[in-house]
Amino acid sequence: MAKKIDKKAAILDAMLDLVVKRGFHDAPMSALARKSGASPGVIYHYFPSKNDLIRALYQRVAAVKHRAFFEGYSHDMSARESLLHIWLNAYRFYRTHRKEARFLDQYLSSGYCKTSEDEEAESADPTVKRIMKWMRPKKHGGVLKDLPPEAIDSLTLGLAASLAKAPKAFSKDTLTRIAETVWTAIAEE
Amino acid sequence: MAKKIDKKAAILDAMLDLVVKRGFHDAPMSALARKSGASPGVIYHYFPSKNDLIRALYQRVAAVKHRAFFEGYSHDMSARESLLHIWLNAYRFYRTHRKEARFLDQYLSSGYCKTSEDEEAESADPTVKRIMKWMRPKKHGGVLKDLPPEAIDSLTLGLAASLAKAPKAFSKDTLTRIAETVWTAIAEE
DNA sequence: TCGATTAGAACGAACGTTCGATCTAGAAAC
DNA sequence: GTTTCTAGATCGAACGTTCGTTCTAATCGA
Repeated sequence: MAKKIDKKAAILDAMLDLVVKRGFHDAPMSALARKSGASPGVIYHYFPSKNDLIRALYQRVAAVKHRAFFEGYSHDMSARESLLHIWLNAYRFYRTHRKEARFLDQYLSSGYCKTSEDEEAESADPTVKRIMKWMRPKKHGGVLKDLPPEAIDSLTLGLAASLAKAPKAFSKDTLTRIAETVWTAIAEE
Repeated sequence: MAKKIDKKAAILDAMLDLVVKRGFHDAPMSALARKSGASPGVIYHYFPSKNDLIRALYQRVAAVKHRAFFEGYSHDMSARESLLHIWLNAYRFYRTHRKEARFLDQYLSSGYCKTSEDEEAESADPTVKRIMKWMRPKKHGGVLKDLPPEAIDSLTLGLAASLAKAPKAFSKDTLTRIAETVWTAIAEE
């Protein structure tokens, strides 16, 4: 049983490496077999096809990301506290999971698989729902300026992802300062 | 001569469509030949390899983008005016060139080709140089808050790109308001 | 007629996938 | 305790397909 899980994980790990190092267009099953130490046959024992494998990898990565974003979050935080907390979590995740970050970038822009279902699953999460109640313009019951949701997203999580790509890590002080700048830019009042 | 250019352009157009619709991993030369109306032989008459073709496409797209960003820009604009102007240009470009935007996303995150040379060529442009003198923290001679360059980029052009991906277009008023919000967020004073 | 341009058949290599053989570990039977 | 059975895990050669690319012969414009 342990063997089973290990091999499956090893295959996904190897595919993550492969996609990050060589790109979707150059990640053949032969290389995956070599890298993961699993024969082609065994890969197809665990995954019905290459597409399913990559989608499974995406789901694993997305789950890790989701957990990381909400780590330490509690429901009694104010909207401002929530945003600052999750924003720092996001930066930390992208910073400590650079391979995963690069994979997500590539997966989401490649159209490799449909993403609509994935997004629906994400937004069905009760914690996400709760936060989304605040993260919208004041006139819709939230606490933010009247900005389009894409702007909110880009100014917060998009910024965290961009900062994480910088060669050097930023200090917690710098990050907090940036997060507060962002908060004042998007919050009403 | 006109024929020659037309055919070459038709090939690049078809590849753009193909990559946007099916992704880098599923854009074979056979499909390109069908779509562009050029036989494989002709394609290899104009481009030495698939890699070169895609890189040529990237350069064409990047050039269009560069031109669009600086359209109407003049050297006597203030830093604030420059940013607002270029920001609106960027939004308009991403909005009216959605295929190109999707291609750039994919190309840049796929690691299909080395991008270092391309970036160097970009930053060698005298107009870009001039603007970059202003777009940096005050303590380095610019007019901005002390934010990392990645933050500046994400908060300005990254935001424009994100907004352009929204299903509906935003009015010029809304956009100007957003641009001004961004300016106050990143400018010193 | 001659060089440039083109179409499309053809190439070897590499692709994703399949398949029968083999191995392994633990349950069942005695 | 030993043997038998079995279901899943594993392997790697092989399959048919499709890939990127090349080649040859036909066509075109001068």
